[in-house]
Amino acid sequence: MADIDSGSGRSAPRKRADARRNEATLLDAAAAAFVTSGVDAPVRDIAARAGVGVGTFYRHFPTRADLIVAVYRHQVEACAEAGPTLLAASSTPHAALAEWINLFVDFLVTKHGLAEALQSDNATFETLHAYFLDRLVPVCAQLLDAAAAAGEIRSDVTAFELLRGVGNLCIGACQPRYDARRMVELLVDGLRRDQSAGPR
Amino acid sequence: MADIDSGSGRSAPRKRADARRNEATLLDAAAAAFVTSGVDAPVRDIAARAGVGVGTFYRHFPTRADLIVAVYRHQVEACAEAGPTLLAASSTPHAALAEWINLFVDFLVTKHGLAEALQSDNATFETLHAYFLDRLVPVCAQLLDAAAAAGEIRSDVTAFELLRGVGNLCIGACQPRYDARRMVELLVDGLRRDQSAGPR
DNA sequence: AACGATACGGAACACTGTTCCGTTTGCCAA
DNA sequence: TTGGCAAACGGAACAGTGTTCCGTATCGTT
Repeated sequence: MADIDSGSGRSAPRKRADARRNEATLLDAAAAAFVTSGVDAPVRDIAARAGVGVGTFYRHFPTRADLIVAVYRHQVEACAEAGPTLLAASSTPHAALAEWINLFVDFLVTKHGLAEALQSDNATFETLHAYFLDRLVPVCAQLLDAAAAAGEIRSDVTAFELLRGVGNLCIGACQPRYDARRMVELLVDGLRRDQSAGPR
Repeated sequence: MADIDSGSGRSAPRKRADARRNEATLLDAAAAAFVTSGVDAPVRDIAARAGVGVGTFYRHFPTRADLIVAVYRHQVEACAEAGPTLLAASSTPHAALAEWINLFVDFLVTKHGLAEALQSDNATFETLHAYFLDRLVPVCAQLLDAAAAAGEIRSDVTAFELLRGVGNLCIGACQPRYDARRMVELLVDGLRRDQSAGPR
């Protein structure tokens, strides 16, 4: 997202203010609905959450794939921006990291839904995947570095490894008897330097 | 199917004749519908094809998984029985093999649908998979042997390999720009001993 | 302030799964 | 052969979806 038409381009004549506002609201509503109901969340639910009519929904996102792609990008952006914010606001870097990873897991729900919705269009999917890595790895690295510098966690884990590991843990989430979120918590806890043992 | 309840078991009190007939008809109708519309074919369509009401449909197959599993077994059985029949009826063993493989591809559509429909219940899926191999490998071997004995095809390909190969070719069938059926044809054609070259 | 383009809202339609119950039919016992 | 009843049938009716359409409201400009 970031700057879809902030004014300079002339092919798109700039949308009306209320339209832009509604699009953003719908994106948030959809993201929330995806987490609770999956990517097949009913159109009416999403529209209702956003407080708009279904007509408005369809004007902004003619197909389900459009919606999912948009939410995906929106989520990547939100996730990326949340990194520094959390770091500044949290009591410790590790706490910030844990919270951030939590956002990341939400995001993965969308990502997996996207993969299904786009079985045909692999090119689009690959593009988005690359975008997501480019944008998120540095943010994760920043959090990781901060926590390492504070001596809270071991320092031999790369951002890419961590994101990858979390991503893999979330495969098949929502399956009965497998709580991906809990597994991720364990992983993140495992990053800590053992507090009970002495320094070595 | 073959002998679901031919009388001896006492736990199931034997179904009425019309019920058994309708079940078989529904199974055929569903198989046909799966090929043209996928495993999400509407209940009404299937019931209409079979010439029964939707109520009857639901009595026999309360859930979609029930239907798919039943069709799956039905298909395995039909496929297995078709082997010897085709061999007897066709002009050459290779022609019989080609036709049989064609049936097998139809069957794979169901199989893949089944995998999706049963994401949760892996045990059931594994059981069916094993059943399908046990039943179909010998039939395929019989066709293969006949064609090899007639000197029509090379003889260093096992039934398991062939079924596996065809199965893999059919992954992602129905994708745009990928005609799995055509690929399978090529594979089966490739089995032939090269007719233009001399013996060696 | 007036006006035209843009966007909104939600009723209405189409299609699906699912249930329910009055009616029909096969089967067995008399 | 016939009577009866449990089993099975059929399809109307309901509920939840996606999608379209157009009268109405709002924005941005003149």
